[in-house]
Amino acid sequence: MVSATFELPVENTPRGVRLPVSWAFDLEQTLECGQAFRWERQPDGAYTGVAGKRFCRISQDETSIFLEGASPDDFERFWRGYFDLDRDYGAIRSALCQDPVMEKAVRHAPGIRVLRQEPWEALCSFLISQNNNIPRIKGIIARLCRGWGADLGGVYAFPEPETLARLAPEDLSPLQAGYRARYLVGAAREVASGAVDLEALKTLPLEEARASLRRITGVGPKVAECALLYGCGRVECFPVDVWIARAMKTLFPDGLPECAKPWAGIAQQYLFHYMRRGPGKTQEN
DNA sequence: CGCCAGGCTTCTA
DNA sequence: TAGAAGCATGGC
Repeated sequence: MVSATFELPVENTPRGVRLPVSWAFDLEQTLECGQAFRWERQPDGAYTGVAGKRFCRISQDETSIFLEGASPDDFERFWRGYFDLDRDYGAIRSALCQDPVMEKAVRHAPGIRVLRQEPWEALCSFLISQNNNIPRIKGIIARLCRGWGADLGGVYAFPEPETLARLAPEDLSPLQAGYRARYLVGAAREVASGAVDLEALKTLPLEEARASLRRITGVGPKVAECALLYGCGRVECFPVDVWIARAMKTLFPDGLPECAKPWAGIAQQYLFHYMRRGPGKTQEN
């Protein structure tokens, strides 16, 4: 087993925090690979968005990634974890590339990182994602934040579970989320009441964590796996959607290679991108 | 217009 | 217990 942690050097400046990018980290690949839905590409190529109740503008050039407006405190308390910067993606990529098919997928977007999002936002995002397309998922989430999230000064936090728990599903009709609205309210009530402890899912044995999430109506195997992977840092979780099902049938009929299993969720992200945007695919979304 | 979308619940045999 | 229908809505 490869060691997959290391110390990332960062440079604090008065205007924000700068990260060297000799390590695998491509902003566009990471923020537009379908794992997070609140980052918007600006005309100059930078990304703006809100995570963890913090607004940030992030840009990348040849040598660095710059988190504009992030204080050293913000960085240490949130962004370092959000971008999973203490995980050695170089080592993980090397491990994945022991399999020639995985190598092809990795090579296609080697700068993807799996974000460590907040569990509640990840759970809601992927409840909304079911039988849905990415542009519409983004729209629904934007309306959800604008309508029920805290005003951070023209941008909006993701709504608290307590806020949504007080609503009736019909109150969410402006979301145009369809049948998913009642899933959101139901999930909010389970979380707000303490029946589902999202923080505990980070350390609970996986099967117990899955079972806990699936108490929530609308959470099946795929959404549970997404909440655990993207929201709880459980990188061994492996969400299977239509694209990954296709990938498994065509690329790995005998199952995922052993070298990918400790980081199945990260492998999954490379495969998801590869299947959607890979060779032979036309542009979509 | 018809098919599909980072699926799940519910109904049916 | 497996398989199919129904689901809200809109992107393409």
